[in-house]
Amino acid sequence: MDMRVRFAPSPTGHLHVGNARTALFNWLLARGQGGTFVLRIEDTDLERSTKESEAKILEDLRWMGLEWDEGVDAGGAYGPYRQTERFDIYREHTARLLSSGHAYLCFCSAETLEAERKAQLAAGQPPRYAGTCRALDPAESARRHAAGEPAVVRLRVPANREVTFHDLVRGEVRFHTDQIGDPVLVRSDGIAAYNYAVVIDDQLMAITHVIRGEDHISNTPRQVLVYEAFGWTPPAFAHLSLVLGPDHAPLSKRHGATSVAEFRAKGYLPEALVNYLALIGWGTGAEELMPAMDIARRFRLEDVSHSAGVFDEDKLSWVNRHYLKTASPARLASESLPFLRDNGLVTAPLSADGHQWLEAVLPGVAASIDRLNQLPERLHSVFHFSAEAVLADSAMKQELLEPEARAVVRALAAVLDTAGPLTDRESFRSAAVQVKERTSAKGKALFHPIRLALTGAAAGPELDILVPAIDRAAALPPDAGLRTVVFCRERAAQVAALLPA
RNA sequence: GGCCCCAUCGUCUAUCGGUUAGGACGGGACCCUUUCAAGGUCCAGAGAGGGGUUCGACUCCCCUUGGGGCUACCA
Repeated sequence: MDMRVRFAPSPTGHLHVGNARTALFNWLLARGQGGTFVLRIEDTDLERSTKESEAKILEDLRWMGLEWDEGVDAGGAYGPYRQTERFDIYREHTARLLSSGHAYLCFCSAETLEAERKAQLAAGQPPRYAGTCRALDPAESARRHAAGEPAVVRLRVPANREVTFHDLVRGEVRFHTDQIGDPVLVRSDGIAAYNYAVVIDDQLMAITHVIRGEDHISNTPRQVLVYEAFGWTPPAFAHLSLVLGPDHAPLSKRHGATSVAEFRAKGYLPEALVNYLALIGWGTGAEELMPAMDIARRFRLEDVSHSAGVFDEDKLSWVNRHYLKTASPARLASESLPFLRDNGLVTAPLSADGHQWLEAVLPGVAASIDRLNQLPERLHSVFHFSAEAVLADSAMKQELLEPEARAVVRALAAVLDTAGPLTDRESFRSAAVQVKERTSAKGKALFHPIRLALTGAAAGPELDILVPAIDRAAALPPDAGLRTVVFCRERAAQVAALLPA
């Protein structure tokens, strides 16, 4: 039988990286084994579920490249794929369970249940449903319910039995039914509860492997019991360890970014996030940087770590740098655009010339940043320059006031004026050589600090890249879409003009 | 409290009874570079504790400790 896996998020917020990793592992398995990846929306919590969240989750999954073969938005033969659209299905199944006696109606109020729980806790007993309504006559129960008395449907959990299931990452896991109180299958509002709906959905959607977070491990025996009540064979299970913050507490907002959307907004490339997420709990022991499809080919559930993993943003940055360095210029330009726009460095629309300029500059700069949101700062000196500001820096001013320095600046201004646009490293170097030929030995030594002054950056992209980038940008037509950039030669002239003769 | 899961460098991991316990991120040093990075070379850094099993345990078993999860008419 073909492998069918699923990712079943609740649309109650953004896609968390922990859940994204669960989705990824499902996707990896499906892609690696030629299986089918199903996306189901678990929106039975009417209070918290929203269409907006659902749309965002779908968007985040698509951004990561985790395309699903079947499910919401994609269709398929096992729909509908939203639980709120499957209420009729659940109702039919509930009738079956009720008539077979595997489930029963419970009329206990929330208040009495709460009181019971408190009493049990106070007595040092494990809090569990006492089974008050277990022995009610089904016909009588049905009549009461029909008369309008609110009730929930509970699963009749067999007493004194062992429930075991095989976990693909952990091996045999066993629970005793004495530990499990009869779980609510259908709430009093008639809506199927999680532990019930998942089972019916996974069964009807022919899911062969349920891969989900470790937090579901204790729910699994309840679900296995539901499978049994229906006479179904449970699928294979695999419970993934959780993703933790640096303090080993489950990753949460106080650790900083936790959602896929936030990492995207910070300028991490999707392939970097995907590659990194796969590295939490899985690895080859050697190579770590590889595209998702290569991971899929090597991925095996048996190799997945049993223990929780700490999310390490430093390592994510390293992975991201790698993909930034290997991205094509065109890709870099299109990925960078939103960040440049946010800072007003680029004003829509960007012309072909502007695009070309970005593609020429970005590869050099991208090699020295961790994330795209660092780009504006890194490029700051290309877009902004003030001769006054340079001279306001006392250390810088002192150097520029050296007699030889003035000669260098003027020589530079002169050379740049006649050199034509500097388009690359080489054209800049030849200009530099010309300047040095015109100055003294002392002047040569001062050339470097002067370059720093002109680019306005002690730290920044490599100067040989930066200077031509500035110069070249000046040659762009005004409609290029890039915010004003000052000529490198203009800068030299401006500084020279401000220097006393 | 009860039940369940987990335990190798700070972090992610390799090892599937016999290794100087390997790699990666991060850290440090040096090299390269007339700048920041990047890159290269090198260094420091780990089997939670205690019992077993075995000729031999990081590896298998038990206990302790520690972390996490579940114990809802939330998923």
